[in-house]
Amino acid sequence: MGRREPCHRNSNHGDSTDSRAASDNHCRITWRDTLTMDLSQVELKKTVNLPKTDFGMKANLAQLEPKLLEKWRASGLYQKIRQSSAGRPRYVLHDGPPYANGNIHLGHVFNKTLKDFIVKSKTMSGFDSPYVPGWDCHGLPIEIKVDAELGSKKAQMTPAQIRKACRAYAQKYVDLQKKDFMRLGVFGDWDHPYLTMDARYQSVIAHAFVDFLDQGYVYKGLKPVHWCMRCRTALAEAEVEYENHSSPSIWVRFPLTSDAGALDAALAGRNVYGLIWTTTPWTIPANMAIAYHPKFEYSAVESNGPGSDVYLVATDLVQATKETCGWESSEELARFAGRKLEGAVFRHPFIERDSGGILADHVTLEQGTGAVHTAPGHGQEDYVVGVQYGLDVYCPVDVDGRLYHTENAVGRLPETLVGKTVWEANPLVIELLRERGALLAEKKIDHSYPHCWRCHRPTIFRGTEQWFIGMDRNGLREKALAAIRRIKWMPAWGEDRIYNMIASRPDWCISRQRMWGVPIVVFTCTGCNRMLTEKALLDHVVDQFMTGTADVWYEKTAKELLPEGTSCAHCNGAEFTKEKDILDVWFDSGSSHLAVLNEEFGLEWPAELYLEGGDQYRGWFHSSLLVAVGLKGDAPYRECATNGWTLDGEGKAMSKSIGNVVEPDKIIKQHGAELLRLWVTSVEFHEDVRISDTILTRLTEAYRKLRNTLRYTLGNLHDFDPVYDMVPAGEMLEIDQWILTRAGQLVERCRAWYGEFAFHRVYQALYNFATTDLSAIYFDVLKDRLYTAAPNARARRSAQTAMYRIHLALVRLMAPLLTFTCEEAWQHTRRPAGSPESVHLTLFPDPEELTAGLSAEHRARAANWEQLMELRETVLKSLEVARQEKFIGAPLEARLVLRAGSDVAPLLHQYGGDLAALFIVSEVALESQPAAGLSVRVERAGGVKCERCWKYTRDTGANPRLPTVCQACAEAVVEMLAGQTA
RNA sequence: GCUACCGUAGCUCAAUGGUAGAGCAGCCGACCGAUAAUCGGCCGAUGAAAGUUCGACUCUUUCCGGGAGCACCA
Repeated sequence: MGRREPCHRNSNHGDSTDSRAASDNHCRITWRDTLTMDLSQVELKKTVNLPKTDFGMKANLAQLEPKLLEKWRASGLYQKIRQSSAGRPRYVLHDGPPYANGNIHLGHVFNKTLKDFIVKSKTMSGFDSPYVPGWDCHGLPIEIKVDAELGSKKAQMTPAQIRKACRAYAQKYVDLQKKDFMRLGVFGDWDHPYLTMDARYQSVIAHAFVDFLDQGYVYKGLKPVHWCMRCRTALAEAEVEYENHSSPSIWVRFPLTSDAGALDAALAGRNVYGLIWTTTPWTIPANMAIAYHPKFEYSAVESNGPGSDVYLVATDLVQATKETCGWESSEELARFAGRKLEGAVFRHPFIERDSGGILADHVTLEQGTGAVHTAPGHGQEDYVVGVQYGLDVYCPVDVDGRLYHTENAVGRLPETLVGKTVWEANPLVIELLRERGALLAEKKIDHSYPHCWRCHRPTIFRGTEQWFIGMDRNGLREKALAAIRRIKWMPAWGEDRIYNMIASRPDWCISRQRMWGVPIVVFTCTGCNRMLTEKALLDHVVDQFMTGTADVWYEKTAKELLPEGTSCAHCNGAEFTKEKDILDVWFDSGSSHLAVLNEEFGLEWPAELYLEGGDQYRGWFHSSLLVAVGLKGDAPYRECATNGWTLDGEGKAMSKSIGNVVEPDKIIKQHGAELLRLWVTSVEFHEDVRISDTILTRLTEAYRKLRNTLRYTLGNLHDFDPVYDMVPAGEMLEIDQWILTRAGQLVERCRAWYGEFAFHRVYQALYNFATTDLSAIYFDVLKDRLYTAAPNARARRSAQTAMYRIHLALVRLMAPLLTFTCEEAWQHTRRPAGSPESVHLTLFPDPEELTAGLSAEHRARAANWEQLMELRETVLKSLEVARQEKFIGAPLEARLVLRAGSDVAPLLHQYGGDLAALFIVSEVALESQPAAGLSVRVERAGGVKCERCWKYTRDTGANPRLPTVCQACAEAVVEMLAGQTA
């Protein structure tokens, strides 16, 4: 490393700040001048090497970020990252598709930013980590919105036209959301995202269904749904509005036909009845069971004195029932837990059918008798418990809400009811019950009841045919549970959560009576009413989706869709009808691993990681798992992580009605996306997280600190060229070696935390390092050396070398988090030759980069400095006392006299020469007289204050040509002036 | 109602069952060569109550508060 010519050599390291201006001030002075000139005329202030950089203190992120985004786009940065990562080990985070409806909210920001942290940190850890974003485009919410937009026009439109309108609507929001996601600085293949409505994706979905069907998972069954008999349609939960409604409520008795003595000896030989209460008399014909709560207590009571009829009523409701039914007495003959009634047999009051005693947890004691009339064809809970007990989903009500004789019914519907609507049937049923002596009481009741959102008529629950995937077919449930055990869940409780869900969930109802989605590809033979389910035929149809989208199902006839000459295997008929239902949207998004983790996207199955909000245990994690286990035999992800909910500052959920919604757009406009990223960085993301003005203010300050840290290193490196100025680590000052070992530890810890996705720990560590290790200690101590030593002095170059290493490490270590700021800093950094144009093309620093060149002995000496730092705290406290007493102002006004015990005295003596600098005082004296621990005496510094370095020295004025300056400064100034012309 | 989750200082985070630590904020001060910066000092907490234990932020139970999913109002 030779002598150089700072004035004339140009930097060839990119567009980094130059730098030479501070020196330029002196370029006009010649060497000859320094020998003769009156040095007292030199402006001393200009001989101080202050930091200098174009990297602004103010970020102006709102303006800067769009510029960087455009630069990245124009330079094809994402593609460059792909190229430079090619061949490295793969790490694929598969994106869960947000729903293409509405603007993005903070929850989206949270999730997408976390994904970006993972992808970027994996990339910088040496993985090839592509990111293909996607959107969920089908489904009811979009269809409803489009319905509303179309209004009355919809009636004249074909299904294919309506679907086109839905597609346009979804595309609009895909584009909108895409813009917002990109604005966050999330890197990904935004030009080629996956959409569930893509022709190719739709064909994957339909093929997946056909495969499920072909492998025997799928069956058609009955399930009660909300039904509007005026609109003659099933309604989704979102299409139901609850309004007040007046219903007849009735108390009905069912004679016990099984052995009463088995319940309790006291009941042997008595006339015992089950007693139910209902507000829907028309469902009595469909009664299949009476449900009791297993844990409630039930009483068998005599209603009218000794020897009269006995009723089984929940003990807590005996009194109320007695009053309602007008009983004269309620003598309790026996009392037992509800679980004893399981298996009891009752007789339907007017149909030739038994009604069994069953147990159900949904039974309550709020109203009625504690015994619930159970009609699986007419109620959700009745259905669920009915499935458990193997009850028929009996629904003798047609699409118009009229009762009719169904096939294979047990017991015959009374003819008086047949053909009547359920509302007409209510009084008739009541009359029938009264005739049979089964009606004990009747009362009007006003309650909230589901109504159709369109016609506002009351709806009913009606058992309808739906398509299901059987959880216990082919061992689907068992295989899914086994797969769950093999996945790494983060946090760990996720495993139990989804395990319990899968273990207890009912069969998957995959059909929807809707238009905007992927059709269930099945045909029915009009001749014999049998279904056409042959895989080869259905595949032929689905293949047409690949080019024409699933719209072809609606645009073509069955004949056009099916291969020519297709005929029914049973009746040889050639006429078929198309299935009308579409698939559940969860089946669509649950198939994303099939549609995306393939050659088309350059990805492999399965993914390494899924990361979504906790709601997705019931959603995408769940459906993806079932589709994958069903068709591929294993889970589509090896690891599964959850992020929490975003709440307001009080920990309350955000809602429009409360008005506590925090809009990401507003924050971005005000503070920049970087601040949102920093917020995501700062919190423990597995838990619910808060955001508020207080939090944003804190983060703004933290951001400034981190930014200023980079600014300060850049500013002090303005005249440092690593090629010429680097000091070998082994020759550096010990405190410089110390900070490098600290930085090395920081890098090591942060990299481990990145590996665990513990971004908040990275943040805390970085922030603490910046505030404490650097700003409060190292930089503060360094100022004297950096500012007052001659620019090329060995001690100053030593400090700059440490700063340079640290700067290069920090800017890369933070790049996944502060994506914009680090890129900006990278452009201002005098980078090593051959380093990439973008910080996002670099790898994380290695701890060894910080400490390279330090021997074990050097590192051991760094430990001495840890001790010295502890002593420094004690010293600072003493200085503070002196300051409070107005004895000193600036610490340089002080002279310290230290006395120490035998534990630290050797250390103090060893580093005696470094202590004044470390404590930033003018002089430190050590007294040999021992003291307990460390005793600090603060005195006024002796000597005269040097105008340049502000230290009090005894040699100030020693150089007559520079009378206001200490000897060291005088030498530095002369060297500087001389250096300009060498 | 059911299932799992969360609760440490004003804020964000730490603490193998073993003395509850940071940073920021706040308050007081210093500096005026990182200046819409920088430095120092001080103040401050385990949601509540029982229990297990020599010892509990940590384990158990109950309660309170918060959020999530599911189900439901016959």
